[in-house]
Amino acid sequence: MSEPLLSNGALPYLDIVFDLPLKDAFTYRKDPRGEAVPGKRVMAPFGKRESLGYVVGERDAPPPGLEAAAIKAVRRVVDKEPIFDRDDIALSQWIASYYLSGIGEALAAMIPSGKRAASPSAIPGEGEEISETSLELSLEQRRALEAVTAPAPAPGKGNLFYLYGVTGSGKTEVFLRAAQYYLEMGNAVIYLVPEISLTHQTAEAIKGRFGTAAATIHSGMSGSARLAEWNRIRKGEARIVVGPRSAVFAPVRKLALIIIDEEQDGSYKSGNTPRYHARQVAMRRCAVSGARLVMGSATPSAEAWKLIGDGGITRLDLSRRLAGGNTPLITAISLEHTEGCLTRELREEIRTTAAMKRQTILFLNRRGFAYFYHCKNCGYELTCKHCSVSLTWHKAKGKAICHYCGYSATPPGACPQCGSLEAGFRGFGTEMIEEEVRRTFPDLRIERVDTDTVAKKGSLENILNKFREGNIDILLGTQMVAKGLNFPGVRLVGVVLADTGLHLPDFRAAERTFSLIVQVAGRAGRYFPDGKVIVQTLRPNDPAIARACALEVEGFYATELKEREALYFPPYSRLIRFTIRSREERRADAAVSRLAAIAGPLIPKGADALGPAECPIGVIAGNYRRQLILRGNSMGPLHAAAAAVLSRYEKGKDSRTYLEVDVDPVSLL
DNA sequence: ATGATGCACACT
DNA sequence: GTGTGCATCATG
Repeated sequence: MSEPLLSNGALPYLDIVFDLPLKDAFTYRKDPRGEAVPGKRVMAPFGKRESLGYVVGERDAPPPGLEAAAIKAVRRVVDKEPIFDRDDIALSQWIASYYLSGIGEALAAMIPSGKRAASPSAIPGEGEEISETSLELSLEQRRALEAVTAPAPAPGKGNLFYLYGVTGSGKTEVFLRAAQYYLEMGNAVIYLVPEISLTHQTAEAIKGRFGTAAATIHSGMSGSARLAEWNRIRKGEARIVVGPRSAVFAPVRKLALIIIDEEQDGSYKSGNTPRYHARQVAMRRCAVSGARLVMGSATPSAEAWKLIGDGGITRLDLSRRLAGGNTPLITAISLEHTEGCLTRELREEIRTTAAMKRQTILFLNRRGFAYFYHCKNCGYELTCKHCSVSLTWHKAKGKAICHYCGYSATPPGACPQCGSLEAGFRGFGTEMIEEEVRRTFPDLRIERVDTDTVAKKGSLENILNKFREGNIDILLGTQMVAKGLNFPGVRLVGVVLADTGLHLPDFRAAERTFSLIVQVAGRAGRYFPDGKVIVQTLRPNDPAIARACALEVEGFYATELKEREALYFPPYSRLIRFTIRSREERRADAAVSRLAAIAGPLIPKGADALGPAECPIGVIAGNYRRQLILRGNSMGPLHAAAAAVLSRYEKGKDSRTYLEVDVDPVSLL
């Protein structure tokens, strides 16, 4: 970032924060050599033990009410040079106050090592083609590039842009040209991509284009590799950084541009404390530094769409597919009268495609063989012992498995409740489709890709390579095959059941279903004008599905936003969600009641509370879950109320219940 | 988060 | 009287 932190050697005390959910900093005495300065990590005695702390400030006297004698000295200075500068520390303070976390927790999230949840590995292989030669830009692309690189009319004004366009319309090329423009001016660029799938391939392409000026930090890298990249960035050796949400913290200097590809993607929201949204953090960084933010997608989030409509974001259209690609023909087909999971239409198209020596991708967002065990006689359902969700039958393993906690059971032959034999698994998952597809097309080469089949390292890469080389006819899988993959040989994309997720008790269900279909459809017809998409559904008339198949993007957003407004949900309101977790149901109930009682009188004017209630998934892994959602029309007062609720709740809370706070939650399950 | 403290109820 | 469980509190 900008200038390094200056230390005043005359100041004898330090403010230090720890990676803990605490609001305040602690005061320590400097080490004798005075090497502990703001921005460095230190080991300091904290309570009974020594812990890693982050120096965030200096002071000439102990804080009021604290005896100088009670102050301990820093034990050891970890870093030779500061790893955070003033802007980083200011950003961490902003994150802590916005997302209601500790400052130390925010700082910990900003650096590559430390505690970090391992995430699924990146998908190697095909991405948007990024050519190294300079192609001629289309008129729309040139206009977009000019808008993004034009000098701002006023500082801080008009620095948000949205490249709105279908897959294959050349968004990536505009992103790269804009990046190149700022790099040539000696500035730095951050390029964000969704967590899975895109990081690796985009990074490779950008390395090909920008050489050693490019750096990546992604989840597949080892701790030391990440650290090495981090240091290259910090030293200014790398000035374009590609990565998932955490890359928004990349310690670049002279930041001029942040790019967010596939802006609607849910992985931009962190699942751990602090639960930040990379888009929000990017907007903050841009507001502070004067950098520009350019997002892009064919299906913007409802939040972004509204901001575009309100004029807060400048929309730049890329309406045409380049290189002769056509809009694929998308057909919605009712599954209602079909035995099994393949309609006649889909079977015929698969056959036609194979006869043309071309390839098919079948997509279903659901693992396993069948979906749930259900008794036709008494309505009994086989659910997980530890979670309130149905178990999924995995035929290969001979077990019914919980997708939340991994619990498995042998399914009963007859209904355990009424003894009826009219009980069994209904619905279908990828595993069952695989079986049906193999039975229907015994002569075709079929591979399945989901978290069950790619558990072994490298197997995903192998399968995708085989597919690209044309040695697989049908690739069948979950989300993993939906995003970021482009294979020249594909003619047909089949969505086996588009309804999955549509009935979820979440106000974003329609938005996600719509976006998924449009994104999947983008996989077909990318290289050939005769690409086909078949969307199988139980509800062909559902607006989200019908509009996705008709590619009526504007129409979908218009009705969706109207609905959100009527129901007072985001983007027409803001939410802060409190989730209580406990092994014991009565403790969870008691805690959420207490939370609601505290919140009641603090709810600002014009705001309301949803709940207290059981979470839509009431139990996960043996933890009972309850929630309270604060909802209001502006974040300011809501936020102040939430902070007050939190501090009152923390005093005298039950130590065996856990509270999670989620500002701007993306999922309400 | 984590560990220390202090208090309640139980029991050799 | 000492020992376990758990709520409460402070950490500089």
